[in-house]
Amino acid sequence: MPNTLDYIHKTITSIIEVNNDEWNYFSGLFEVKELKKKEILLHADTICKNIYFVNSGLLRIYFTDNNGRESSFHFVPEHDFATDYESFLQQTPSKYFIQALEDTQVVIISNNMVLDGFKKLRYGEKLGRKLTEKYFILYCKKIQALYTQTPLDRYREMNKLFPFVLQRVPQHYIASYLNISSVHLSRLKNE
Amino acid sequence: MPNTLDYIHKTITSIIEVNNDEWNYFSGLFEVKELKKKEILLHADTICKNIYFVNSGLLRIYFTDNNGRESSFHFVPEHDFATDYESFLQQTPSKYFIQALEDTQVVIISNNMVLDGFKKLRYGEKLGRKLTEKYFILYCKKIQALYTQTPLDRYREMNKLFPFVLQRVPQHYIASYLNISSVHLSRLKNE
DNA sequence: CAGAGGCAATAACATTTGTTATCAAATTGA
DNA sequence: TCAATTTGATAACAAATGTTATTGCCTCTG
Repeated sequence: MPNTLDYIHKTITSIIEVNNDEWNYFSGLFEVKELKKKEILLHADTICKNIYFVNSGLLRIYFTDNNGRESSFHFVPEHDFATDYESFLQQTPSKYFIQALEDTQVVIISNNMVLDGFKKLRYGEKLGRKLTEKYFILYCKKIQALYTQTPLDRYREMNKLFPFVLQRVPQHYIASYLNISSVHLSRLKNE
Repeated sequence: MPNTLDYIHKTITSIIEVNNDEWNYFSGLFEVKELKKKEILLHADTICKNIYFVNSGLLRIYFTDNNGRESSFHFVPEHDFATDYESFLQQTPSKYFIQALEDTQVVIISNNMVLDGFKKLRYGEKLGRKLTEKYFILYCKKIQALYTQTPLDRYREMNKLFPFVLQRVPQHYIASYLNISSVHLSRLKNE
């Protein structure tokens, strides 16, 4: 029978090898959380204590500037991980919010589980490294894009990278992700 | 007597503890390289095989877009480390150039030395982690700045963070670091 | 020391992008 | 279902930023 942890198991084992003993130990430790649309999963100025695996739904990671304006940093659809890795790694207050854009079910991987995983999974360190690299590369690409691409370029790129986002996310969030106003995005689309 | 490795020793031991045996082993492995002004230390599309410690002088890390325009990514003055960590970690082709803006002396830390350091230094892993975190945080801040700050804000911030840069770097490099044209930077300064 | 090239300031103009306001359509929630 | 809210498009205008060209100064190099 399909269960709540099928997808996270599938995702993890696509990165590292996990045997039955290992999985049996860890699968008992996961917690599951249901979020209503618009609910906040992580609040800025609090420490990000978990990594979240999205079972279903959609999350948005964003931050606010001094004037309270939001910038969408990342969108996380089902079957992917979400966290503020900077805050999580250092256990320092986060600058980000994580919010559900749809009713969302997440699997919670606590900091303790991660540390435990480094010890008890044969390839735990590798999993950690892979996730870190994934984040690092995400950041690298983002900086490059902001420097070298026009908003229109970034919009097109985003269509390729996250086709799901355009269908499911209000346009002003997409505009803030591209770092332009929603009026401007609307104009760009007419080209 | 002062020698070439004094500063790198000082810098490393400010991050982790290194005893005499450890240092004696590693200090023999460093290589030193002299660069003339404008010389290229790392070329885009090649693999970044080393971490460089700047003994004296000044490096600029930059990349080019499709039209051949340069964006300055980072400036590295004496007594700090320079590398393309993305390329170095994964041993994949770099997107960056590293160039000397002044006559510069660097100490070369090869990939092999780094791997060796992880094993033979008691706190080698910690040193690696700290450097990774430093880069990660640098990237985080850069993204936040690009999203939430105006060019003028970024200029002021940069004055605080890298006071040395403004004195020693041609203004059009600073403009490209701020992601604006040199004409615009010139205008901003008159405020 | 002299010429060449690089650099910064400036002006004039063009383009991009933001802001505000308005309206209609779609969505939501009681 | 219906009112309230959200959303996306559009127009008109304002502000930010880029481009090109010019000038004078400085620096380097032979």
